[in-house]
Amino acid sequence: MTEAPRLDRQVCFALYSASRAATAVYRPVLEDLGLTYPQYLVMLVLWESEPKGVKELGEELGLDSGTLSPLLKRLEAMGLVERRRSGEDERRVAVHLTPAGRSLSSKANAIPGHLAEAAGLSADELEQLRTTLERLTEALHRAH
Amino acid sequence: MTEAPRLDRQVCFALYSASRAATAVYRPVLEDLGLTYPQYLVMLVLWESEPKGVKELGEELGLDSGTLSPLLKRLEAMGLVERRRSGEDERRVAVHLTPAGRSLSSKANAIPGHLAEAAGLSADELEQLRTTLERLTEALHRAH
DNA sequence: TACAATTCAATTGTGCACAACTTGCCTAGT
DNA sequence: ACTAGGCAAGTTGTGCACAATTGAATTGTA
Repeated sequence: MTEAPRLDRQVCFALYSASRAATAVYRPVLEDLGLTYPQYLVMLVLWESEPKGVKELGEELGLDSGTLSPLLKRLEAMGLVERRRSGEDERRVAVHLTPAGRSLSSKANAIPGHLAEAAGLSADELEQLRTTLERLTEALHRAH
Repeated sequence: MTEAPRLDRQVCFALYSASRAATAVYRPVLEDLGLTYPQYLVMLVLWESEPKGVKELGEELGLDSGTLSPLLKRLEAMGLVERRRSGEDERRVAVHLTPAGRSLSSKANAIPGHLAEAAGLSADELEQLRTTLERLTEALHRAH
């Protein structure tokens, strides 16, 4: 007879807990910017390069239009982005930063430091954790 | 002038992605049992020891009554658990397994193997990842 | 050139997370 | 015994995730 799997042995639960704990650390910091964590992710992508289509954003973040459409609508309501139907291809929506959205980036620079500080791991360990997680995510996507 | 942080450097995003990828691998397997991942977590805890109060469940999983109350109501509607108001302390609700809930455990035994198989990491690497994540979660909770 | 298949974004519906609040119950201090 | 404080579970409201569907625009192809 096989034993029921134990909660405290599960990598998946460890991931789930760590992910929620990490966004919980980010939450009060992001609150100062008026952003949720997924909204912050979208802004990060746009600060690197814009405009971007909804689909491209989704590919970079692993989110679909069902998540992004309302999220972008909220960012637009906050005045951080603008959505314009593309001229060449009327199906596409280009997401642009507004000046307010662009200037928010400077206030966001200090954010990643907070996690590093709270993590209780060395920079090396964090770096190794990150690459292990990326390999894992890759493999899981292939399996899925 | 400081650079905006890059998405691909963020441990937090790596956690967020890996966690979603892992539950995505679990999803079709759990669907055979009719459970979502958080529901499965609650069942895991109960299979180890029951009955449990809502608060105890919440402490083990890091969830509050706002999440658990409706989740437990759904598990009860499926006939997997029963909620009984405690006699000694009328504030408490004891969550019991039904026979159906208990017998589901045997069907769930094979589940953790799926992740290990899809992970693309060795057993050692998975084990090390798990302990690193647990340390991280601990530290983040202290910071929060 | 028609028109079937595909693509993109949005919408609908379900189920978490989590903050803030409510309600009923218990307990400690007077 | 009375009551202030605290506690447990539930409720409300917002915002993700994600599956499934819709509708409009484009592309490929006979």
